[in-house]
This record gives sequence, structure tokens and C-alpha cells, in this order.
Amino acid sequence: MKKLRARLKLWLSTKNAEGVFGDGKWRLLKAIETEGSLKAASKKLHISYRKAWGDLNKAEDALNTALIDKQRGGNMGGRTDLTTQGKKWVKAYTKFRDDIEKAMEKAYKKHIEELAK
Amino acid sequence: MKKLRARLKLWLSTKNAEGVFGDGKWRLLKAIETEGSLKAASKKLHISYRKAWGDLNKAEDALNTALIDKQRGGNMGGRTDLTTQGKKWVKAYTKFRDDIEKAMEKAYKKHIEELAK
DNA sequence: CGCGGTTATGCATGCTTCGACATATCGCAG
DNA sequence: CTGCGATATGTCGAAGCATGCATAACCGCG
Repeated sequence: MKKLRARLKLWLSTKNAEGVFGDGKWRLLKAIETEGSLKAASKKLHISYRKAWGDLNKAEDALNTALIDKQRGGNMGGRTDLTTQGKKWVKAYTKFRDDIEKAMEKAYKKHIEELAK
Repeated sequence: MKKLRARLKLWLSTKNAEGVFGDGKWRLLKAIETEGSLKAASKKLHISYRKAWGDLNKAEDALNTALIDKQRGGNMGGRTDLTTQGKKWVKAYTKFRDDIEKAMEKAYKKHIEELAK
């Protein structure tokens, strides 16, 4: 038995929609924040523009909130950045995720590590 | 924005294998423990026998440990139950998962709840 | 007004996963 | 030695999801 690593995937869901918001969208929003465009963000995360775009739509639709502010055409062809609301979500989710990840590390050491000697 | 629910998926991985052990296998082992057979366990979890069997093989292979003790033929056609090692894993993983789930609830209340008003 | 670079969107193809089937094997009971 | 019921495995097809391609629409700039 070799060294194991604990991993997790988090997401939020409503009654009717499953993947409302989660790790993927969180990463995507962060990337948009630093990159300034959806295209650049998707490239950075190695996912297709097609998927990134679709995911965002789904998230905004499900949360019923504008997370990003998009504009096409113009100086550099277009741009995308986060709304105030979007930034709030990124911040909140970052803390949320951090807390859980820490708890996971601790729980791993406490319960699993010895077994996987 | 309606009431959200935080959800998570946990698993352990090694350098080469991804889904070594996780929620699915954990549930499966628990079911085997109470049901006494792989067939009954898979039915209880609403997954195909084919998948259950394949998953177990993968887990034992990756962990390089016998988790279950299987026997075919015989009185009732066969049976399956957990090895000592398997029981240990179930117990440990249960605690592991509980800890994290609690942390998740707490973190949700702390960071997300207000946003998803 | 045409160019460039981005957002916007449908569609067809491909890949991965899972389930449904189809057998084969095993060992006790009668 | 035959039947029953569970384990053991390969295989083919359906479903879900992501990628890639093809096209539009948009708009500041030279």
C-alpha cells in the first residue's frame, strides 16, 4: 500500500439543479478575474471555451445572479470581468473551501494515515 | 436565489490510480457487511452487480489489500463478507467522512449562507 | 468600411462510464 | 449427479459530457 492522498470535490445544489456552483466554476471565476477575458481564462484552465461559456450560463441561471460582466467587440475584441456579486462569491467560496480542505487534512491524519501505512 | 445545499465527494488516490477508495466503495462495503452478499449489496445500492464487482476489484488491486472474503457455490450459492481489514477501512472512513461533513456544514453556515440569502 | 479579437451558439463527433446480457464456474443439498 | 443461487467476466449498446468546428454578432480603430 503506497502513500495515499485525500481529495475532495465540492459543490452547491438546489432542489432542481445539481451543479449550481462548485470547484469548476470557482476556478473559472478566479481565472477570469486575473485574465480579464473568458477566452484567456478557459485556456489557462485547459478547458474548452465552449464549456467555460456554458458553465457560466448555467451558474448564473441557477443562482439567478449576474456573476460576470461581459462585453463583445471593442478595443481588444471584448472583455469579461467579475461583478461585485461575482467577487463576493469567489471570496466566500475560497474561505469555504479552505476550511474544508484543512479539515480534510486533519481528518486524514487522524483516521486514515495509520491504516495506509 | 433559493435554498442551497452543500455537497461533497471524497476519495483517496495514489500516484497512478485515481479512484482507489471513496464514497462509492465505502457504501458498497457497508452494504456487504449488512447484506452478506455482493449481489444483495449491489441491489440495495441500485447499482449493477457488474459495476459493484468491478469496483471492488479495482479497490483491492489499488490498495493491495483483501477487503472482502468471497466464496462462490455452496449452501446459498455463495457469500461475501468483510475481512478484518475491510471492517477497519469502513470504520476509519466513516469517521473520516463524518468529520469532514461536519466541517462542511459549519463552513457553509459561516461563509455561504448569508450570500445565498 | 474592413480588420482583429472576443463573446455567443449550434452541431457532430468522440470518449468515458454504466447498465443490460450472456455465459461460465463453483459447491452444497437432495 | 442435477438443481439452485451466487460469484466471475467478457461484450455491446445507451447516455452523458467535453472537444472541435463552423458561424454570427459585435465594436473600437486605423
